[in-house]
Amino acid sequence: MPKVGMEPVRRKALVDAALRVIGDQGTLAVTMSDIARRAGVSPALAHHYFGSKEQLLIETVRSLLRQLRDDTVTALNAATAPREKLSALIRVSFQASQFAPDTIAAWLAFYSEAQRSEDVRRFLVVYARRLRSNLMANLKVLCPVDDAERIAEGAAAMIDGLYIRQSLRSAPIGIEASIALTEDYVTSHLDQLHRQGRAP
Amino acid sequence: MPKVGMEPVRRKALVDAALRVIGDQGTLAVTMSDIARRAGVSPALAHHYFGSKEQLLIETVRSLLRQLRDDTVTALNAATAPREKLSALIRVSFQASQFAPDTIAAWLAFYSEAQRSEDVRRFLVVYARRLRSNLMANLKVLCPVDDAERIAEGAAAMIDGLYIRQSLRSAPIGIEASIALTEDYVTSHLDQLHRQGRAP
DNA sequence: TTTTATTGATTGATGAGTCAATCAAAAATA
DNA sequence: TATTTTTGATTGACTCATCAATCAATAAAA
Repeated sequence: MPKVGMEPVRRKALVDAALRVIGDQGTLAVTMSDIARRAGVSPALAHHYFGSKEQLLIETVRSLLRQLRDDTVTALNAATAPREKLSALIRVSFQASQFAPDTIAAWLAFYSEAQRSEDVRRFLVVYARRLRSNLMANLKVLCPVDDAERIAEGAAAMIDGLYIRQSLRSAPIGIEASIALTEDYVTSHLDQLHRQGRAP
Repeated sequence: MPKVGMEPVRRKALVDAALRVIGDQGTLAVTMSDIARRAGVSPALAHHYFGSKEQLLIETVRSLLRQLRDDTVTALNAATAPREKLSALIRVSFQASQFAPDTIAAWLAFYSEAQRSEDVRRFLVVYARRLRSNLMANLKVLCPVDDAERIAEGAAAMIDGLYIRQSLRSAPIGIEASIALTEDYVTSHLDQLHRQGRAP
């Protein structure tokens, strides 16, 4: 079986498996064996490629983040006007891939882990900053900066909040409703500023 | 030292210790030893009183929830008009005790745990429902039910979202700003309905 | 023959849960 | 009151299981 060039294949399989297992169990207290089994290889191989569990976990957050960034870039490119870009940002956050129970559970687990691992925390901060700055960039052209800051903060919070609530699988508000709620938030605040003559 | 009547004292001390240790480490992967040490007793004693780690953890969520409920009841009683009660609900959510880093980290850890433990999940669902229903009760008298539902959902999401963002200790928007943001959300949506003639 | 992929077996650490023993207060009895 | 018995509080020592990490061995490719 030893075919050459397996490394990238195995790395990806292991990271994917980690994501799924973490999603399942909702915790980072998963074992290397669990992950390896799901990936269809021996635990020893997981260590061979990643060196340690910590490292494999880091790689897993990173992949989650990369996925989100790629989706974001694509969505942003498809839109032109600032208001459209805002919608695109919202939509991406709730995209099917991000809204899958496994993915949500994994994000949550990492948020919790961030308390302990400075590395994990750094990655999540990057995510938070990126979302915020993307929102800001487009809001800024639609209203004064300080208002933009508030709206960005609020929208980001709402997005995160809808996520966490989704993880409980209660009051199961779906993708479309989540998008509508966030859109509504942005629209109504922008309108309000407009009426007050503080925005174009 | 064996003084009689220690049971309630020890139980409370252990639950408090669990909360603090979980807050510290941001994970439920804490050991009974950690908790017992923080409470100043032997690990064996923790088992003696709670039977298992799971049970101690359950007791800990429960205490968190009880605290929140008591605060809510108090705040709600202090307010009279519906709009005031809404403000009270928002304020309670961000009260110092709830917004303490330890407490936030603990909530997060439990959210993550909910994926695995049906018991923990049940408690968190209770929290989510309670917040929602409290908001609804007061919104209903200020606007049509279906609008009330949307606003309640949005406000609840925003509250949860501000929490989770707080846990990262980045873009650290403080208590007052969090309250203002949520208030703003409610006010502006209520106003909007009012202008449209769909609310008194 | 050297390199890459892969695993079974093993090690060392850690942690949950058990248990028997200890100590002191309270209750019962003389 | 003095003494014995019972009960609650508490722990040290132990067991058993699990898990991350290591390593030597095997097998295929180059």
